[in-house]
Amino acid sequence: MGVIRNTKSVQLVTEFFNSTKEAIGVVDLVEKFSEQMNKSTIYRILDRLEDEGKVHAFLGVNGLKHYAKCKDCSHTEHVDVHPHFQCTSCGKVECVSYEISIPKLPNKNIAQAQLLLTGTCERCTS
Amino acid sequence: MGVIRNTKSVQLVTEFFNSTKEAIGVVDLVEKFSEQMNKSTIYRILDRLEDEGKVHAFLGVNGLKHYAKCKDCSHTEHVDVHPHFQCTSCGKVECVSYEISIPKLPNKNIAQAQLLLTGTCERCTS
DNA sequence: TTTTTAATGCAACTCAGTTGCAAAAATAAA
DNA sequence: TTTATTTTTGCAACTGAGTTGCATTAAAAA
Repeated sequence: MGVIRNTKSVQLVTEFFNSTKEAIGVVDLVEKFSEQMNKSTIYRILDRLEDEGKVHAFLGVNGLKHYAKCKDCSHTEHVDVHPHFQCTSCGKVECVSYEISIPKLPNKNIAQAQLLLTGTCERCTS
Repeated sequence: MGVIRNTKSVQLVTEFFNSTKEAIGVVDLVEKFSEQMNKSTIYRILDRLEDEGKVHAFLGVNGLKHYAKCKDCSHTEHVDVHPHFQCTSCGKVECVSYEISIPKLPNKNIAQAQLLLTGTCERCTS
């Protein structure tokens, strides 16, 4: 497993994630960088960044893949235990700093919990 | 909005959901009934049953649509506040009877919470 | 500067889910 | 029951997210 190469495309994507705390859907990212790089390239870069723990992935309400770099990321290995919030009005998606309490289920071994909260964000809640 | 018609296909799908407490992915359901009915028919029947509150829908770990009929269903209007569990070993998916505690977020209005638990089920946890 | 290895672009593909439309089956009306 | 009305179905074609093989290009190592 070689080190991730510092290509122009990798720099662009990395810079983007450093510039925002919000999460972004891959589709939007592909659109955003459509002039700069290929769709496949984005998917592959995101895979690599996730492997490295630089960003973390999760699914939005529609089942679309989203990525974000939050302060939990790059704690050596990212364990995704925080919820995500998606605004049904403006579409904004973000990580929520809140530790999920994982319910104990008899005779089951729960390894992971994914909590997705939907509603209206501060801007859209008038 | 007319009443849902009692066709052969609707009966089959309904009977299936009455026969199990487990959830099932649409893809699996399409496969299961591939001899009896068309893919589109299944998708449309599930839409209707969901509208009627007879079953409820949610997304599995892979983002694939799943349906289940649990005791919460058909309480007039189904509010999906219970978590779902997906076994990473045998693939079984089921509803979990456990009320999610929805975190309050400052200035946000949270309308819904979707919690997906993954791990190993009683049978696969040796 | 050359060699090695990883990353990219592209086009073609997979697979879940959707849609338009004509034909068939339910229900309602007569 | 028979006819008229409305919903449902099958089919085939489509959409859109995500993947893949492969030749070319660009990084990093030698």
